[in-house]
Amino acid sequence: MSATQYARIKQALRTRIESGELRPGDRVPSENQLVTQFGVSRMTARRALLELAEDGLLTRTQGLGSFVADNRPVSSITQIRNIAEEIRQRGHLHSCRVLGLETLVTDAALALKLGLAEGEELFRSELLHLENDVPLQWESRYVRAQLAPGYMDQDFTAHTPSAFLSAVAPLTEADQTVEAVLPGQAVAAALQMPTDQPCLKITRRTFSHRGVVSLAELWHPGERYRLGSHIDT
Amino acid sequence: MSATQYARIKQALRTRIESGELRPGDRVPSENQLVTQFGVSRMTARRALLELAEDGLLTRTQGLGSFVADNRPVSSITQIRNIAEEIRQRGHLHSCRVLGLETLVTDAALALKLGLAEGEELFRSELLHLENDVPLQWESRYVRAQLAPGYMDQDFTAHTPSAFLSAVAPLTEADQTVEAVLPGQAVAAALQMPTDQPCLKITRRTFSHRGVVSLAELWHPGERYRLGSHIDT
DNA sequence: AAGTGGTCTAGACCACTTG
DNA sequence: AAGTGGTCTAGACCACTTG
Repeated sequence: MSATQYARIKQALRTRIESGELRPGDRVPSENQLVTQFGVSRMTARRALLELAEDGLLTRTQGLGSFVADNRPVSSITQIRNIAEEIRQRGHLHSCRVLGLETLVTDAALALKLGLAEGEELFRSELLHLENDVPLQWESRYVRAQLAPGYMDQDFTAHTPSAFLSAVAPLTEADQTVEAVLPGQAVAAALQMPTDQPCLKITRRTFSHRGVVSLAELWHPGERYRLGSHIDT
Repeated sequence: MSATQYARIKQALRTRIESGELRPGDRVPSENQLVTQFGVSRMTARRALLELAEDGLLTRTQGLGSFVADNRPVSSITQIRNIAEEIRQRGHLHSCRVLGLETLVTDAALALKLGLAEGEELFRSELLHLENDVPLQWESRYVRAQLAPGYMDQDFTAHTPSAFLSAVAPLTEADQTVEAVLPGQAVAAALQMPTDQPCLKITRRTFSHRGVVSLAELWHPGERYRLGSHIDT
């Protein structure tokens, strides 16, 4: 349940779009129809449609209506690669196991890491990404509930969290750190690697125009993963 | 003249920000103050502030007010940092020990790694960079003699190889990979770290307009070094 | 207690597209 | 002429921050 009316309406429309019930080019309910359907004022219905348009899910034309936007090109940022796409580009099979899903509230430590206030609602997902059935990435992600309603209802074996997040809260900025560390027992077990072999760990914080969206820890077996980049001045 | 009220307000605030009258961190008029100043309703004043926040010019906090945002840093991962500058920027002492210097000729393996023909003359330097006398980076570098004559005569305790190379063969391109690995005996000893602790290893190939200039391996104790980057779309 | 931004209402007039 | 989105008003209650 969303805390606000406009978020409720946005989520309802988003679900209909993502399920395929509403396809690109289809007209979505008008502001006045949403007023009736959801029992809100027009300004509230309007806000839902405006924000979906901002996120790139709708296009709106005065006198005509609001329409589901064409599937956007996936490359919003080339620097941050989606692990699933990366694996598929190598011609390999990507699969994903969901190890955990929970809802929690920021304590002091988490608030500091994320740059948020204490007591804000978060989702947390813990996933394992495999390349040809060999573990490649252990992903632990905190997501700001407010900016990504519906996160907990996603099927992450079909679409990565990144893909969902870039749809609901398009990336405007990110910062990340890369470290070499030893894995803990749990991470080593998940990645099927010894605890005395190094991991490449990426800690990445992503932002949309509405602020921090998520904080992800991505652990990779040092043996099986390298980070490449090309620089053009 | 703007056609709409909210655009008029936005333009007025933007002018004050861009002129420097309002500086990063300064509070801008509240919604209610704008209502009085511009003779509009609060929803209209609000829209002006919201859109400026979306554009990244303002940050807004409930209970506090709206403030001119900090100038966005334009740093990107496309930046190759000089280890000496990086250390000095932290306000620490950089020092460097020359562990080895030699001249050699590419064999088959080296030719492949560098993307050169066999039998080309190379310089090789092996250095240790310290931060406040604690080892931070072990640097092994192959340099194409043809493009960097005089390399062997440099005093690397005064200027890093990067600094010299960027002067004689300006960087046009680079590719690099980042890995988590265990150090060998020699590297661990140089870095004063145990052999069972991970290293962050960067392998970087640099190009000038005349082709490959150098290939560097940069080893860092995982404990003491992290790689940060900021991405702006 | 006073001020801030966040959400929401129930209206209004308008420009625009279509049938 | 009927419906759409675009702009705007004058209120309301709320959560949050500070003095």
